[in-house]
Amino acid sequence: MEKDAEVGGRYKAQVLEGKIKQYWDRSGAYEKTKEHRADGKPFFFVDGPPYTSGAAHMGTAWNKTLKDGYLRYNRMKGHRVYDRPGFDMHGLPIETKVEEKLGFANKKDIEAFGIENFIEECKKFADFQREGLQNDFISFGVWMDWENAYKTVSSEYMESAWWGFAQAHKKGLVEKGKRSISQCPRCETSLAKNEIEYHQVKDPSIYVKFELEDEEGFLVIWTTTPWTLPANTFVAVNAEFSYQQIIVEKGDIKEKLWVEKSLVDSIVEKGGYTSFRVGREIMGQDMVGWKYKHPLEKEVPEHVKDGRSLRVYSADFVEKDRTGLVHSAPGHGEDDFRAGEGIGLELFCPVGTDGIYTEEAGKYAGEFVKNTNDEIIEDLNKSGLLLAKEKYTHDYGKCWRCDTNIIQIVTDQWFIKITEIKEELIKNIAESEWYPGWARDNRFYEFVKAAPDWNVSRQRYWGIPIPIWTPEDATPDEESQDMIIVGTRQELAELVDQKIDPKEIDLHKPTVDKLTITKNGKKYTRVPDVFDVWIDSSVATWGTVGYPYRKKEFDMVWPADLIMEAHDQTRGWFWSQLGMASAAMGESPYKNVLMHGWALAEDGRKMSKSLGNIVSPKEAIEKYGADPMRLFLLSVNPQGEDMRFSWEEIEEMNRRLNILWNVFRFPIPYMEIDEFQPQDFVLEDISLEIIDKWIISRLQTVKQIVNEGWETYRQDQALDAILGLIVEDISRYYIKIVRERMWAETDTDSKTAAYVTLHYVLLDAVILLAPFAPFISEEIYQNLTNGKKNLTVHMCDFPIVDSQLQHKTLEEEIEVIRTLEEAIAHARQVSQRKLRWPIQCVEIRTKNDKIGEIVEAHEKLLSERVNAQKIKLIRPGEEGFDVRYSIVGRMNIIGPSYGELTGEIVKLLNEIELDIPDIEELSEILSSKMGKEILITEEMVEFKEVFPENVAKTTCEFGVVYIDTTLTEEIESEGYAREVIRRVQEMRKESGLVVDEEILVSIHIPNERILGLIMRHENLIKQEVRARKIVSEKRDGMKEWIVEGIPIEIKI
RNA sequence: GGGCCCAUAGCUUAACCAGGUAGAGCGCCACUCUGAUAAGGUGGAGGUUCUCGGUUCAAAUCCGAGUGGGCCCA
Repeated sequence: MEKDAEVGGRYKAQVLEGKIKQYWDRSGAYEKTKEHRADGKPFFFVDGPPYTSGAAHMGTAWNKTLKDGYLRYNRMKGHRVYDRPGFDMHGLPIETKVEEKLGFANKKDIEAFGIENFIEECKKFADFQREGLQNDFISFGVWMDWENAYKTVSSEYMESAWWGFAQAHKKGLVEKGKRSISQCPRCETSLAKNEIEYHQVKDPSIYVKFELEDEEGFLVIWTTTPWTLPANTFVAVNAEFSYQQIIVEKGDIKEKLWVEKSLVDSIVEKGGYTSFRVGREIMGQDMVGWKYKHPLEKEVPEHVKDGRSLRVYSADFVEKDRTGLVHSAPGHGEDDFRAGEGIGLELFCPVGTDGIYTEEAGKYAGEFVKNTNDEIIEDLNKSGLLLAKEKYTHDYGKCWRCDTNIIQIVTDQWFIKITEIKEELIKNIAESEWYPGWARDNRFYEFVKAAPDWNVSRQRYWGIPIPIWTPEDATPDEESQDMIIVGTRQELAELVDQKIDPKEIDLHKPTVDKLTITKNGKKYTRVPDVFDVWIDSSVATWGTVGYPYRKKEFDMVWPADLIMEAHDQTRGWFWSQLGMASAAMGESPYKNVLMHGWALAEDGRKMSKSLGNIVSPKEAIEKYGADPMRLFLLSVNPQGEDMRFSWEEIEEMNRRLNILWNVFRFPIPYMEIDEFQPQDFVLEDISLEIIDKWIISRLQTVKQIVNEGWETYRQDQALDAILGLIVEDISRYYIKIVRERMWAETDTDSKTAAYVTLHYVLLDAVILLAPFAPFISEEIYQNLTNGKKNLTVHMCDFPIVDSQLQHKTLEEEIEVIRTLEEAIAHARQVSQRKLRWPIQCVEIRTKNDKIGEIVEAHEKLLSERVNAQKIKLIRPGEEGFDVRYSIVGRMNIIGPSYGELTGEIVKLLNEIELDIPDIEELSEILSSKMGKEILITEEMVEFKEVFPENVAKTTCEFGVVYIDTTLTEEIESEGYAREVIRRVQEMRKESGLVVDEEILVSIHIPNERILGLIMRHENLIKQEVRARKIVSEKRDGMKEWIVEGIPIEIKI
């Protein structure tokens, strides 16, 4: 690593980061840091695998940066940290992207292309995407085991999923069954709830009359899915509602309708009836069993017709909305399916998995369901059954990948029976701690409570094949009874008829579809489905340690110590893992969950292409660098709340790192001149000054806050404390104070103490900062240690509080001093006296004894800081500056009371000055002056403080501060001398002189008195500006300065 | 339609759990400092704490309703 001498110039994140990356690569810093902690207590972190279908966005960057921070921190805490990154590479999103690329429209194109070829394409695509993502993560400085990432497409990982599923099966939780599922008709597969997105859709909204058979009139139903009418099986009413028969008329039409009582008016209006009267009224429960005619009996002759169908039943989900009667098709909707199943009705679904009506749909066979709406409406109209037709805009689900509107149909699917282990799931929730807690106790709990059985089968290609073999030609029921579920590759090799090598086999469809099992003379073939892609990541806690193929690590570390993802994963990965692990091993797979939010754009909305408000991490790094971006990301509360991206904040972080950089660079020239070697000194042996002790104590306090921040998953608070230490305490205060000590030309204990202190504090500060800003921390660490300590800062033990060095009282005291300093600076500003010019006296008036003691204890520090010759403390009752009070009379109040005397009163008031603002005394004085009794009330006057000339006052929370800025010759002399010093320094700098280069100074001042005052401090000036000689003479090329109105010419 | 979360200065936020004068950083304006210097300092302006109602001597804080936003579920 480069030496101190080469640390120069400004902080340029990108340059520095490039250099550090090279250093890490060359030195094997990452690998060696892991080796360094090889014997540590394991910390089992599991990476939620990002999906490999796009580049890293700000949300991913936030997620990975958080992970990197916590991993680095835990490593510095001595843990052997598991940091295997993961990639989620199967699934429909990749399939649809590849389909797009190849120009495919549907499944038939894939079959024609060849499944094997298609899977190969998917694999290539996913791998390409993974590579890009990984490089992005590396660019943020994320230290994870990139060489050894887990990929859900590897056979070893796929085996972990098989094994989990097989465990669930052993507990009797796997079943094939009919369910109402959401189907994407384009992808021809069922979709999980979390694969559905909602958008606004305009659908027909129709009111249809169903003719009753044994009763007079029609039931009126409302639907937005006319295409489900062919499958109508029953009409649902609410048993508790009252329904009315109304007799309506319109032209020569006169008919009887049944609707819920409160909705009568609206139906009459919708139907355009000119008049109506109410006939019978009846409770919903009394309508149960009424028979009606199928509305499309002509068009769909094969409609459901067993004796129990086409009747009225009651259902809780019916609301007082529209008509109060609900068209129900158990072959489609989920509610309908459950209700139909409860009653024991026949399942009728004349729609195929591609959304096209089957032969059973009669007239509509061969048509796509959603395109048939209009035709069905027209047919109903012709039969006179259409009561009204409108348009209706509502939220409707679409496929998350191809945007096709989903349909609800009933199909055979494979399930994990989550509902059977509900109690255990609820119990397992409590085994993990969540940050924030409400996410677990409210949101997650409610979600798990309501979770249905998990449909794990997808009729697709790019996924983990479901490891179920069933007898050839078995019915669905038989399949559930007689299935072989394979849990490992070894087991597979033992069972199948073909000869395979379990170590080499690729478990994707092309291979396993060909494998058959023969048992008891029966031939079993694999069901053609693949797993829901959520199964893949659900097994990550054991998949990442290679279980069941490798057992040792799993036994040692499972379950995970920590996982962290965004809040959308509550129903995603947080849930899928809990569901799978509970089904497979009856336990929660993780102990701690940090749930962070989403990265929103600067305008507070979601980052999205259509809004054009996306900022990529790449842009941020190019503009400011990885460390500033990381600092911003880590400065946000990670618990549950969304982060709002901000360029301004990143810039601010960059500025603070620049201050750190300046702080670190500042003492280097002095240390070099003195050949200071930090390792030659031990802090304990140094005689520290108060301010040294103070900054060291501040460091301890910050360490405490930082440790607590990480431990409570509030690293943002930890970062605040570190940056505060660097910017407020070290840069703005400590360095200002010790600067002079470092300028001293001779070696003094004081200088050494300052060097040692600054070195100690800076070193710990950058170690604290390392998990947040790994690059700059490394650079500074290497320079501070001269490469003589750890290979990398990330090998360091995390700093812990040394309570011997912590002095809370001292910190409080200095806080008081700093506040007083600010007040005095304010007073100087009011009286326009620059800091360079000493002030004669500062008086601090306080009622608080403690403040008085503090001022006394730190009088020297305070007087130096504010450049005062004397600090005087005024305790209660003590006399200070001669403050008097003048009086301003209020004419508008005095006038009405004293009439023509007013003018004289006010004139006299103006002349009076009092020692204390006492209204009674004022009245007395005035009365005697006026020669008659005058009573002055408080409203009549205003007291104004009158200070002696040159005294200014300010107040602060600890008391009142007065400063006396009267000039004396001594003060003028020093003031002018300092002005000269400052000008010479500026000229030195302008001419680019090295810090310790000696110069010759010529001064020309026409004003003899000023010159004389200045030359009283000749030695001080010589010393401060490193001048060998100062001569008073007029020379060519002098630069003229105007100081307090006096022209001063200088040449160096 | 339901559940959960959020709303404080132009921006980012603290104080909210445990009620007691709303505090900071950035930005803005004015002044200032100067061998860390594309830094630094001091001061100033800037708040109906989303709205309404309740509890209380006292509400940013507790309770209820509403509005807007986010996530999730229908």
